[in-house]
Amino acid sequence: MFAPLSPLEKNNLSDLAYLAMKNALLSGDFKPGERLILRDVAGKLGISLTPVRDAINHLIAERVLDRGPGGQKGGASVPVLSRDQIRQLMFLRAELESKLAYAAVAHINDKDIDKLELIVRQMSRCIDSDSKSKYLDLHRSFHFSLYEHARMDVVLDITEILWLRCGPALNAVLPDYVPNLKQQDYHQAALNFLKSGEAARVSDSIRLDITEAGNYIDLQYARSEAKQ
Amino acid sequence: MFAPLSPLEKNNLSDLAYLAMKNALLSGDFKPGERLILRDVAGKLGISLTPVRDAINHLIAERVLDRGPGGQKGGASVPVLSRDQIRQLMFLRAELESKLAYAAVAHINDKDIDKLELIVRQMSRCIDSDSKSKYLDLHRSFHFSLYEHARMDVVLDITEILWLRCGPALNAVLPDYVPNLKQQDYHQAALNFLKSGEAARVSDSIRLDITEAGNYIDLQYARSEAKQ
DNA sequence: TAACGAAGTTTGTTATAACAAACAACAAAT
DNA sequence: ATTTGTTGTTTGTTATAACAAACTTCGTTA
Repeated sequence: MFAPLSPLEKNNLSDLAYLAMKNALLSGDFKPGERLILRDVAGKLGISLTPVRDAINHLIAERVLDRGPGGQKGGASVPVLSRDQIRQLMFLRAELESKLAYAAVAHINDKDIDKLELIVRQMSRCIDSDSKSKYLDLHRSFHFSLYEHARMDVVLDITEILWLRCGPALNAVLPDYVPNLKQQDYHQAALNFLKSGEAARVSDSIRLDITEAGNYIDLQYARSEAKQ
Repeated sequence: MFAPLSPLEKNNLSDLAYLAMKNALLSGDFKPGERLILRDVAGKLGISLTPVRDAINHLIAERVLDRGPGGQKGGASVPVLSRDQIRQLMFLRAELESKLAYAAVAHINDKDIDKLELIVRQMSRCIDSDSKSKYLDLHRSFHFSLYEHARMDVVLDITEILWLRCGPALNAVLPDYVPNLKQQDYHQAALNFLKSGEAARVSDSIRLDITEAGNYIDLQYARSEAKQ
């Protein structure tokens, strides 16, 4: 369902394993702090250690996964992000994605805008029917369907990795945040400005969408810190 | 107690191979477009395929290396960056590093500033004596010695990868650019503002340093495009 | 001469086995 | 009872061999 870029058909198991784990991460199947055992994953996927090891190393290189606890045996785990790390990731997202949004305006056409409008409508429906998992999918789809048109492959690439890194942490908190969006929907705003070609305002809407979510998460962190 | 502190020695061959190739890349031992053969590298390093494959995959994941030509057999190669890709990389560098510089001002102390001043003096000496390779080393050292103090591990991490990605392309053009710096030294400027604690101006100096270099490279690209 | 195709070679991929480091469990000793 | 040592298990790492896809070479044919 979500395939922003599929230039090459991945017929090798390493890439397939990578994609499988990537999806699992974005869907929240892995919890922060969880440890990943090579032979477990290999068994579940029905393949040998080698491609699984490749996939995990790939994710470690992208900083999507951590290397095991410390100087210990090694192994990989889903990172537990600090409050400050989340702040940095959200700052980066705000900078890059506002730029992507701005650049996209110059190249997007009416048909693509229609597609985005459809997504926004579906998102709104998801909020009403409270199907949060589906909402997250659509949310991701909206952002990248927009950024696609920016023609900035390097920035887009890094943005995808930032989403991956935020994924587990976001999925833990964001569902509670979604209802808030009913009142102030920055996606709808971005869409409107997109129609009138106001690049700067599209860019600002996207930036706000991200910084607001960032503030919400930061607040959650502040609360859980205060508890202890 | 013989070795009171032995931080983290990478005793696995994969990491060693990775470091070796990283250094080779930063030293310009690999030329853009060059293809890398697993068995060749493995033979040169005297190890088996597996850790070499790990190292190359690591670099591919960081986008420091490319996957082979296309849908072909696979394999890795040193990327030939397009003009637009360089532009994007330099844009990213400007955004992230200006932020790092700004944040560093709040935490840096006089002793660290002295260290930076020494580096700047050495850089100036290198320009006079025309030792360009040494200059590039010091240049890198200056930037990261400053960014270190920003306490933004996530941003710093990505910045390092950006430098790696630019590396081969920069090393090809930048030596000719260095003499220009005699007239307008943004490093010296950053240092001066650092002493007076003017964070915004330190940040701007760093940004200018990067955008100016970016403009110079872009011009080189424009020229070589015009030639054909 | 150009083009086609078959055999041989190169090269990345995958599975597997041997290995070593780390952890866990338990027994022995002070 | 706490510590220490030993043994067994778990788990990532590395080398190796079998494999498949793609590239090369070269000879044959039109």
